[in-house]
Formats: sequence, C-alpha cells, structure tokens
Amino acid sequence: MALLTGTSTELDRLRTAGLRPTRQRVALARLLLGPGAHPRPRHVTAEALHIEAARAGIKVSLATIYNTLHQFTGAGFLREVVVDSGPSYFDTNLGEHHHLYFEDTGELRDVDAANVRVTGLPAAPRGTEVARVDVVVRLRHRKG
Amino acid sequence: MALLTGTSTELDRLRTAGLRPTRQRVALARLLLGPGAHPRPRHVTAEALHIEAARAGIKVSLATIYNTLHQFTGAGFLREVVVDSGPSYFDTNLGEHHHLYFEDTGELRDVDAANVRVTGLPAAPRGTEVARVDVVVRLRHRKG
DNA sequence: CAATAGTTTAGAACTACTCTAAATAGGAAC
DNA sequence: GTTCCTATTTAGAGTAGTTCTAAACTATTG
Repeated sequence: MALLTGTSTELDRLRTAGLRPTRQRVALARLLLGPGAHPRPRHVTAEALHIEAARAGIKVSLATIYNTLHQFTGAGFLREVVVDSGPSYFDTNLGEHHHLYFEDTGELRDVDAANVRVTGLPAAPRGTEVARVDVVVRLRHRKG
Repeated sequence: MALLTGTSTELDRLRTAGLRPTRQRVALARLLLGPGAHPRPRHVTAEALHIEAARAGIKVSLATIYNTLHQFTGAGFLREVVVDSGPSYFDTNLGEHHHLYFEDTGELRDVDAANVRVTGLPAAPRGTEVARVDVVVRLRHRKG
C-alpha cells in the first residue's frame, strides 16, 4: 500500500515523455513538478536539488541529478536559464516569461511575459528562426 | 624610437582609470580598444584573446588576460556578456545594445538598442535599481 | 637609483559539469 | 515469479573555464 500512494501523475508524465519512470526520476519529478511540492515557480540548481533530495531521503547521485535535469528540460518539464557565470538554474515556470536578476544575491524572479512587449528587433537572419527572446532585468543594490 | 611609436591614447585611458599602464595592459588595450585594431564591435573570450596576443608577439599569461579583462570591464572599457554555459564573452561595444545569439555556432551579434523598445517591465523592487536590461534573441538553425 | 607598492606569472586549486565503465533495476517474455 | 535484455544509475575520473597563491618582477615615488 505504502509504495503506490499518491497520484501517479508524475509517473504518467515520465512515460509519455519516453522516460522510464525510475525511482530517482519519479522522486525528482515529485519534488520539482508535483502539486504542492514547493511554492512555484522555482529556480533550482543541480547542487541545490541534490541537497534537497538528500534531505527528502532520496538517494540519488549528482550525475543523475544532472542527467535528469537535462532530460526534463528536453521533455519540456523545465527550462534552463543562464544569467551569469556560475551554476545553471532550472526553472519550473514553463509559461512565457522573463527574469529579474538580483546581481548581489544571485536570486532570480519571474516576470510574466504577458505584459511585456519587445519591439524593433531585427528579423531572424536567413536560415535561422527565433528559438526564444530572453529579457533579463539586472538589478543591484541601490547605491547612495 | 620604436618603443614609443603610436598614439598613447590607451596609455592615458589606463592612467585615467587608475590602472598602471604596464606593458601587458597597454598591449591588450591596443588590441581590444585601439583604433583600427580589429573590426569592432568584438566579442572576445579570454582564451581567444590569449591566442591572439601570442600571435601578436605579446607575452602575457592567461591569468593576466583574465585580470585585465575584468579590470577593463570595471573601468568601463568592456562589457561582460554571458549567454550560456561556456566561456564569458567580453564585448567592446559600450553603447546600449542587445544581442543575437546563434545557439548552433555560439556566435554573438550586436543589435543596436536605439530601435528596440521594451515596455511593461515591473519597476525595480525597493532598495534596488536597474543596472541593465539585456535582451537576447536566441536563434537556431531553421528546421524543416 | 633605491625603495615600495602594484603587477605578473606559473602552477595549484576550484567550480560546475560531463564522461566512463561497472553495477543495478525496469519491464517484456516466458 | 524468473529470466533476460537494455535503460539507467553510480562512483570516481576527467574536463573547461576560471580564480587563487606566493614568489618574481616592474612602474613609479622620493
């Protein structure tokens, strides 16, 4: 009874994405994508997720954390965000959005793209298409 | 005579910025910022600059390349751009501008900000100010 | 030109990942 | 269930990009 409690939403999502629902993947999917897991949207680093998983009693190596984060990104469950050197963030917010980046703390906050309009950008050059337009508002502690 | 040829513009810029005009810094300033050095704007990585300097007969260690790039950035001679994991780019374009990023090749191209308008962004939260708004258009090879 | 403080350097160290090859574990077939 | 096969996981080595350290060097001041 204990093993199969809870919805198997995550299990189904994994299977649909062609990912075998292993213990590690299911557990990480619950942590990141499960209902009421953490307040979302979240911006998690591999290192942070590794620690969080360990605290939750999930035994998973760092290599698997990286593999899984990339597989989830490929499957469209997450979005990778790089704003500066240092670790990548994986964002659970899949909607169109941009970011507020606090340079002093490294904190990343979402900005719904619904209200934001970017005009005057050039057309995509021949042979290319726009994958995404990222807007990052870099904030620093007000001086003075 | 040979040692002091050329304008000493770079030398003065360094001094004004409080940077002692050492052989290495002057040589790198000429490569990056000097008139007619390379077509500009440029997006150079530390590694690429190290190789370029070596080819130009400038003996400079990689550590100094990194130090100098950061000092130049601090002095406002360069701007650091991070678009994905991998090396940082240092941009000689100091005007307001955004970037086209070719995901397949890693190429970075400037977009003059004069024509671009970004509206609907939230105000900077209390105690912070906007350091910069970066727009990155991510391009990929058109599929299909 | 000597003193001194800022610079440079080689090489070690470090961070954030990725790879490798062996062990493990889903899941289909019986 | 048991067997088999392949996907997955893992520890640990390896790598890229960058920073640190402590000693050697050099631009400037007196």
